[in-house]
Amino acid sequence: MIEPRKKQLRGEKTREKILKTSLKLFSEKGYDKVTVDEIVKKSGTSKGSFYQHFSAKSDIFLVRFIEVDDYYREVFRSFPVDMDATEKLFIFIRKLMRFLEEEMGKDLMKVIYSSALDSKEHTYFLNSNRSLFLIIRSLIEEAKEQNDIGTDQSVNDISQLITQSLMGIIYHWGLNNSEQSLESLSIPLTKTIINGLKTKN
Amino acid sequence: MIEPRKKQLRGEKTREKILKTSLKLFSEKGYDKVTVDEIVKKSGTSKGSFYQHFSAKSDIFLVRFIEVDDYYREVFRSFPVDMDATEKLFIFIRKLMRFLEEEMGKDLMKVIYSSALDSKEHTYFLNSNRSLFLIIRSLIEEAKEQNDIGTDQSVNDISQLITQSLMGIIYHWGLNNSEQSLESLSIPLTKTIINGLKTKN
DNA sequence: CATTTAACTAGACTGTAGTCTGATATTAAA
DNA sequence: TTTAATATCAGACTACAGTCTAGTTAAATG
Repeated sequence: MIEPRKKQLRGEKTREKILKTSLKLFSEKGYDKVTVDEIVKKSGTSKGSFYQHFSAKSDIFLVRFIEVDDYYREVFRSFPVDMDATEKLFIFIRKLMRFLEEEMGKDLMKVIYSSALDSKEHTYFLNSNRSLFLIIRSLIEEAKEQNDIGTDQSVNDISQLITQSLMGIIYHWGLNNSEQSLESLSIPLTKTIINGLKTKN
Repeated sequence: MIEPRKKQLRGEKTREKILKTSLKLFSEKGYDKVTVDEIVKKSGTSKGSFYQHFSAKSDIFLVRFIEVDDYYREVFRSFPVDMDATEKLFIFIRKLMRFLEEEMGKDLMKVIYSSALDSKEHTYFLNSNRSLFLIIRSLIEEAKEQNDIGTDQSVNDISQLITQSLMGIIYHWGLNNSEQSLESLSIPLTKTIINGLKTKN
């Protein structure tokens, strides 16, 4: 029988308070204008609690990144069975890009991309990449079965090359101040790659 | 007549001392194990001097990044006139990757890529990207003239897509702890893209 | 019940990048 | 020559992320 774990519940509650306050403040003032001291003050908690629940300031964003995983799977499931694998791939990437821009935002993506390079900790981002990799992998396998891919490159190489591209598109977008959408920025490269996979080289 | 500017000369000298000491320490202990205090102590200068000459700790690395520009141009000049533009592009990228790994190193590249996302200051990196973009652009123009590119995408789009890819390859390499060389990691994507550019889509 | 264990919290403290103020030395201007 | 302007430098100081220690309260054990 499950007892109501009061202590755990209280912890969950402060965690939520911190999370909510952080996200609110970040969106109001931008990530690096907000200090951890401000967060704990405004949320009525403390540094101790903050670092009990999150291992770094940037971790707050990582938590939001879980949603990305869910979204991957959702898009993946939504494809009609008879669609070409390469078309699926193309659409998958476009949707992903739109999602990242609209639901996550550039500020968040920049923080994640930057902090991922600094620490070895960022499990969600790395995990997320792993599941992204897996989805791409299965699409590539499917495309190979359909003979939609003429290259003799291995499934692994192809999946990796696509992962690299996605990171490049996002990184490049984060760096530049142009107003172009991430989705539109992603199209030329995606097209070229898919085109390049179709024929022998 | 050029007077010997004593003051300027002195400044140049401390700048060099700081630069040399920093680079030495970074290579000995790794970037983030070295503090600015240690640098100024070991180089017999001061915080004031450090920030007089560099606007951030990571700026030290940015300075080394100038060499990359020189290298671009050198490789670019070294191509025989009768070589295919797409082949030039392929070789250019491989050489660049080898250079970045061997002469710059992963630690430096990670710091540059990470800090570029944080500040708006990083002129060298951005400039470097601009000149990289220009070189790629001219290679693409050349390839179009030689009818080596069958796509109807614009020169700009193509150059951008290649820039994105290069960043993606480097970022991905910086993130992963595999021992694979940057050069070998770059080959599948580069091949696929060039292949994709050759035929209509 | 009594005692031990452990999750949770508070906030003082540490480490370090970057700023500020003022001193000194050099060049330019009057 | 005197004075003003400016580049360079020193190091105290600030800001802020993250750590540490101790205290509290809930749960597990006997």
